[in-house]
This record gives sequence, structure tokens and C-alpha cells, in this order.
Amino acid sequence: MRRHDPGRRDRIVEVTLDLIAEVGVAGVSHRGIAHRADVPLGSMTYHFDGMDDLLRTAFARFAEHFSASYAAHFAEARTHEEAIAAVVALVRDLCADAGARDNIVAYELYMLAARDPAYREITGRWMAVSRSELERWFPPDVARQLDALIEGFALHGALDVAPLERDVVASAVRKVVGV
Amino acid sequence: MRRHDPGRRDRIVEVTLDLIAEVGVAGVSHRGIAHRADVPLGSMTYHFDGMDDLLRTAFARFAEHFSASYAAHFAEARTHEEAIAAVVALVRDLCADAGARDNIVAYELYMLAARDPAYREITGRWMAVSRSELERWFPPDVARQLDALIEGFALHGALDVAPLERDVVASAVRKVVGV
DNA sequence: CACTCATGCGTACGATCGTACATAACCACC
DNA sequence: GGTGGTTATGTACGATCGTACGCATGAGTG
Repeated sequence: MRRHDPGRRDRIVEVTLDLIAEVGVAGVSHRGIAHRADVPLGSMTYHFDGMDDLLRTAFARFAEHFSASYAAHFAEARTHEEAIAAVVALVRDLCADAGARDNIVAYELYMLAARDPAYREITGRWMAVSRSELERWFPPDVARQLDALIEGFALHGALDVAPLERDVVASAVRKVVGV
Repeated sequence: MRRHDPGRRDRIVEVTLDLIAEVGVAGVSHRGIAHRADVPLGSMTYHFDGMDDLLRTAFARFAEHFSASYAAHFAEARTHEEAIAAVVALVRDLCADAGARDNIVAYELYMLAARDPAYREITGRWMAVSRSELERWFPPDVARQLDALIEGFALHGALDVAPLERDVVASAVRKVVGV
């Protein structure tokens, strides 16, 4: 029984995202999260106003973290060519094992957003970030096409339908960009 | 109380897919399906060996239906140019309201497949179909790139992030194909 | 028409869920 | 060292879930 536990709220959110990645939104429960985060069940309804509040908070944090990661890939780019390389690297990272977790969580969020406007607000902000990041380097239409391409490659990577060779990605990106 | 009801099994599967589209895999329940399909609860465990069996059956049928729809788009194509047009039309249909339902169900299936090998078998067969359909018209690498592009556009269409103009899709397809 | 048995169904059980709330634990201040 | 008020927690309730199973049912057979 420990009463002093700063950052407990944060830990709950963190654990929630981990569990979503493992068992999906469908599989998470107050009890499961509480056990994993090593907090009493009562903390769930104390820190969050019900399950929906918790999920929204978790996904909002996730989107923020993901947007930052997206932006980080382009942060170092100085030339057009480097921006293209950044897109390829982004796809590679999304397909990597480390990125797979984020990928899964992202699709869970998509599913919620497809049905609930409250979550669509989160995905909307996020997509605005990724779009604007792309538009710093490419014309609007090309940015939209690249966005779709990245998303598609990431999805196929997450389902490990095929090893997804680097050259195939790079070639597709170059064709869409038009160089 | 009606005893003679041929095709009841099929109706259950159909309703299951409808409900998955509406409330997601997480939201479906034996009782909900039974009520919607107008069958007694007992029919659920009578016709299917538990929830997992039902879901696998439903998704297998869905994949079959979806593969057929995919193939149908290319069935009429005679020239390379018509194949390109078919790809664009495919994306358009996937983003249309009618296709949105199928889209949602597909992503639900993806989520299951990402975690459970049993469902990966279903997605695997399906992707093999779409891939081979594309490879009838395009080189393997281009087929993979197109596949990703289609998937990405479909996803963005499902989240109605933007109206997704037809020209943007067509132009991207042409660039990837290389004409 | 009677009998029989595979087919199909109503119901109940145990588990798990989200949530609310009385109450315990702590801290600051007198 | 008491004490009031804030913070946090254990527990219990009602609902819902998947599943199993005894029994009703009606078609087929003689």
C-alpha cells in the first residue's frame, strides 16, 4: 500500500498504450491495466473519468509522440534529396520491429476514429502534422500521394506480408516525387 | 419459434459481418448477433464452435467476397491502359460509402491478423489474390508499390481525412506505373 | 397414427467487466 | 499531539458476456 506515487497517472497512460499494442482496445480492461501498472483498481476511476477518458488521454499522448517522431525524421533534412531519403527512412522505421508497436496502436486508433468523432479529432490533428511536414518539401498533391504511399507501406509492413525491400520503397517514393 | 430455417447459418455469418462493420469486433456478442439475425441464442453455439469459430468463418467469407470484388475490377480490362483505369476505379469504390463498410471490416481483420496467426492465413490468401491480380498487368515490384498505394488511399478514404480527388489518385497511379 | 431419435432451443452458471462509494490513510496546520 | 480536509483505495453491485446442457420438438419410419 503506497500512497506517495507521483507520476502514477502517467504510468497508467503508458501501460494503457502498451496493453493496447498487445491485446488491442478490445482486450484492455481497468483491472488489467491496474495490475500491470501496479496500482489499485480504484486508481483507474480516480485518475480518469471512466474508460473512455482513459483511452482518449492515451491516444492523445500517442498521437503527440508519433507526430514528434514523424517530424524528427524531417528535422535534419536540408535538401530536397534529403527529404526523399527521410521519407524512405520513415517507412523503414515504421516497418521495423520497434515501430511495429506504434503501428498497431495507430491502427487501433484509426478504428476508433472511423466510428467516433471524438477520436477523429485526434487523428485529424495528427494527420495535419504529417501532411504539413510533407508539404514543407513537396507540393500539396504530391504530399497527399506520399502520405498514402507511406501509410500503405507501413500497413503492409505491419502485417509482414513480405520483407518489403528497401529499394522497392525508395523507387516508389522517387517516382511519386517525380525525380 | 420456427424450426425450419434453411440458410440460418449463412444469415448469422452475414449479420456478424454487418455488426463488425458497425461496432467492431470488440463490440459484437453472441446475443447481439442472435437478436439481429432473429435466431435464438442457442443457435450461436449450435452452428459455430464458439465465438472464434464464428469470427474466422465470417472473415473467411468476407475475404472471399472481397477478393472477388477485387478481381472483378480487373476482369474487363483488356489493355494496359484499362488496367490503370481499373486501379483508379478500385480506389474510388473503396472510398465510396458502399465500399467504406468493407474497408472497415478489412481493417478489423488486419488487427486480428496482426496478433493471431490463424487470421493471418486469411489475410495471406487474400493478399496473394490482389497481388497476383496486379501482377497480371504490372511487374512484381510495381505491383507491390501499387498495392501499397491502393491500401494507403483506401485508408485515408475510410477516415475521410479529405475528399480525395480523383485526379490525385490517377496521377499517383500513373507515376508509379511509369507512363 | 405411434414411436424414435437427431436436431434445435431456452435457460442458467461462472466469470469478468465498468463503475460508484464508504472509508481508510495521509498531510498541513493549530 | 490532536484534528480537519484532501487524497486515495478496497470492495461490492449490477450488467453483460461466452458457453454448456437438459429438454422440447417435429420429421422420418414402420
